[in-house]
Amino acid sequence: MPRPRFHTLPRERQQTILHAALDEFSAHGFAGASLNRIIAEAGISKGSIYYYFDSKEDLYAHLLREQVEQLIVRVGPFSVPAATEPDAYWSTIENHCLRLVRAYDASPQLANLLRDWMSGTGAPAIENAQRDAELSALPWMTRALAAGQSIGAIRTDIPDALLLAIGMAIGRVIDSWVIAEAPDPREHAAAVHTIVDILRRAIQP
Amino acid sequence: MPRPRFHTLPRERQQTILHAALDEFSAHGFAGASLNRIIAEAGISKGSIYYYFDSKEDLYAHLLREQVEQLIVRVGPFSVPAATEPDAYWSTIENHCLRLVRAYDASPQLANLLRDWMSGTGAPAIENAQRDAELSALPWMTRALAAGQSIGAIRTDIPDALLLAIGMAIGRVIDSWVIAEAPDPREHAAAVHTIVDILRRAIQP
Amino acid sequence: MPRPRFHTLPRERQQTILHAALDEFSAHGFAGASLNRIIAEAGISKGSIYYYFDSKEDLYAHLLREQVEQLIVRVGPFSVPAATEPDAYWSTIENHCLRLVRAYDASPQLANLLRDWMSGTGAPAIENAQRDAELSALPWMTRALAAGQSIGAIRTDIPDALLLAIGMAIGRVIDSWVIAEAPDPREHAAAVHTIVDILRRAIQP
Amino acid sequence: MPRPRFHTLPRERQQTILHAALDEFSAHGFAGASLNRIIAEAGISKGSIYYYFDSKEDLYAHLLREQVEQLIVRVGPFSVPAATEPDAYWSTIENHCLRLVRAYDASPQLANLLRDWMSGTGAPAIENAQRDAELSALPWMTRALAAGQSIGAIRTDIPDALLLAIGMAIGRVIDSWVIAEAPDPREHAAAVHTIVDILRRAIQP
DNA sequence: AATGAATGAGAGTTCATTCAT
DNA sequence: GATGAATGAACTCTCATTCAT
Repeated sequence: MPRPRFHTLPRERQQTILHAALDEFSAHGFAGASLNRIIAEAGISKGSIYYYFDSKEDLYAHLLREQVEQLIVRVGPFSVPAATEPDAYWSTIENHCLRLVRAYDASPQLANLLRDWMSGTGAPAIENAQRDAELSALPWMTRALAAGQSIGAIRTDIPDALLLAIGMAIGRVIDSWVIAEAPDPREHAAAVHTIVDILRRAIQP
Repeated sequence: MPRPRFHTLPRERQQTILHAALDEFSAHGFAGASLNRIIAEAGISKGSIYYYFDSKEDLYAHLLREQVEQLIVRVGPFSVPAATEPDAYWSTIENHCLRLVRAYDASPQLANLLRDWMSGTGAPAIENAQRDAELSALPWMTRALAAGQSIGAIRTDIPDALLLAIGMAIGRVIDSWVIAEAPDPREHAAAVHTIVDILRRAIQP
Repeated sequence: MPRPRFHTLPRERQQTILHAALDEFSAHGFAGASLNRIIAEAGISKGSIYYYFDSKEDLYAHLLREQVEQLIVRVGPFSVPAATEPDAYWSTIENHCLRLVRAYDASPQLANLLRDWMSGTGAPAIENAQRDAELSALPWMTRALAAGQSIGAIRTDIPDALLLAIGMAIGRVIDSWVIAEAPDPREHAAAVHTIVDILRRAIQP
Repeated sequence: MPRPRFHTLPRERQQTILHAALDEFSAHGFAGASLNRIIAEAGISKGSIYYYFDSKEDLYAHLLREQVEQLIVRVGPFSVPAATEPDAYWSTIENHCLRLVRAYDASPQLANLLRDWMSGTGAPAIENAQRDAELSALPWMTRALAAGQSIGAIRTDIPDALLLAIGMAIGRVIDSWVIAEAPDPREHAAAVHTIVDILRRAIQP
């Protein structure tokens, strides 16, 4: 966790630092990243980064949390559609996925960061950070899942954890495949539609 | 590629080295791995590892290739069942997935290694190694996919690349979820059955 | 070029480091020199030398430049004597050569360094450093040459480059032979006189 | 000194090895040269080089001696011209210098090797080799010098050692300047003539 | 006579971290 | 509050050399 001092910085300064860190961590992964390069790009002193963060790991953990939060904000809150029937539900899901794709498309670094994070090969000390970030993303998915089940859009005969895992896996397919195979943003909608339809077949009752 | 000398070593010695490398790379990823630790664990000298391999990257690449190959061998060759109808096909797939799970279960390091491999955040220098390993794994999946389509077990209206991506994503769910949630090997079969059924719903015609 | 930090060090510390580097480079040449030995003799840490200089090459280049500059300072600025006739000119030259001899005599390492520098068998990477140092020494010689020609003390019918080459060659004879054959400083003057007279015969009109 | 075994090799094999060594030593100097690269280029085994030579230094020393000998052979024996007057003498000298230039021109590596050798920054252990090589070149020059003096072509009022030093210095000018500034072999003769004339002025009575 | 496997020492370089100012 | 000088450990990699075969 960053020391409280960090949050008292002008927001601009914070962003400069986090942006440099995002660039570096997403490009080289946690282990391959260099604090030296981060501070060089951010234009701050060696001492400063240690004045704001306990360690490299701490910086990474904070960056991760912050990026996941931002992503969730960008994707928007999940709201059960007024129409309480499956078609409308899946339409909402599709909409969220499309926003997700656009967020990833706008910041490939974020996608890299998350992929590195999920590889799980980091120092044991950052696992806590990883779990934290994961937990902050889960509630949103959990709520979406419960809503889908309550209106009969999603099957209820298999464990939630499995449904979530599948949801996240397909989510990763969305960001990797859609962006790789349909780089033109105008094709995003169609590609997402296809994949969400697949997801729907997979986990509808 | 390892120098030919490596292959002339007693098989035991080769295994000792590769085992040490697998431990290290799977625990820390490519960037975080330390050659010093590898040679210490393998009980060989600093010069030796460079006598067998050109570089850290070379060692990693060879390890990756070798592990993927072994995995494929362990999972077994894909053969279209005599009965050429979907149920038999999916049964075969399920069978392969179960073997996959058991292979992963037997060597969690392998799972870590492959996850690091797929995170893709490594130095640009190891991308060749990654691509190579990927290519050695793809044919197997491609053949399985084509067979499924030819007997009407898999839909043909969406691109192969997408089907493969989904197949691999579900595959990852199998190794992460099954092992996490059903650590008792006796439950593996049931869990795999559930997930393969989900996969079937997702991509059958 | 050394990082600016180096120049903010106490002059004494700078000298300690450069002295150690001079010892090492002059004794073993660029390729044979060991940074480990340099830092050991200078009594600084391994990290420090890289905090001050970009690389071994950078340290060598800076040392070379600095030594050449110091040498030029010690030899003194070249000034055309008031009396604009050859005898006075050659007398001035002789005077400079004598100072050169004394500088070399005071620091044999400098002579070694310069000899290694001129051998030019270094890695292609240090050629820039060598060229730089050369350029910083040339203007002095060029000015001296032009002055000699303008008052008729030096022939003008052969290319300047050749005259300079001969001048430098004789210069090297001065430092190697005078020091080797006339180690007693009191004999320096006579020896230099002899050699400058030879040089005069060689390149006067 | 190479072990006697080396000389029992087929001359061709000897040449292959020495040629590879010449390439490497002339390109990187003694300290920077790599035995590994030498044996790789020569296509011999690691053990062989140590079967023929005691050490890296031993190989270097032998190469040096051999090259100097070859050079002297190529330049040809010094013979006092029948006509015993200065013009004929200097003409002979000029002729030898021209042959020297051509030898250097034919093998720039030789020039590099000798320059590295003369830099004197090698390990103390190779100094003996250096001295040996120097001694094997000296007799030739000494004889030439004595001949010149006996017929009044060279002054006798300064020490022989100094005359020799100047001769060698001018010799170096010949190989460095002539080759650098007059790369066209057809210009060699004129350039050499100019420089030998300068030498003549410098050391004739 | 000849090989090449094997090695430890050491190379240059980068690292995350500390701490006096 | 913020800096940047300083460091030692660790890094990947190359070296000349030895020796069993």
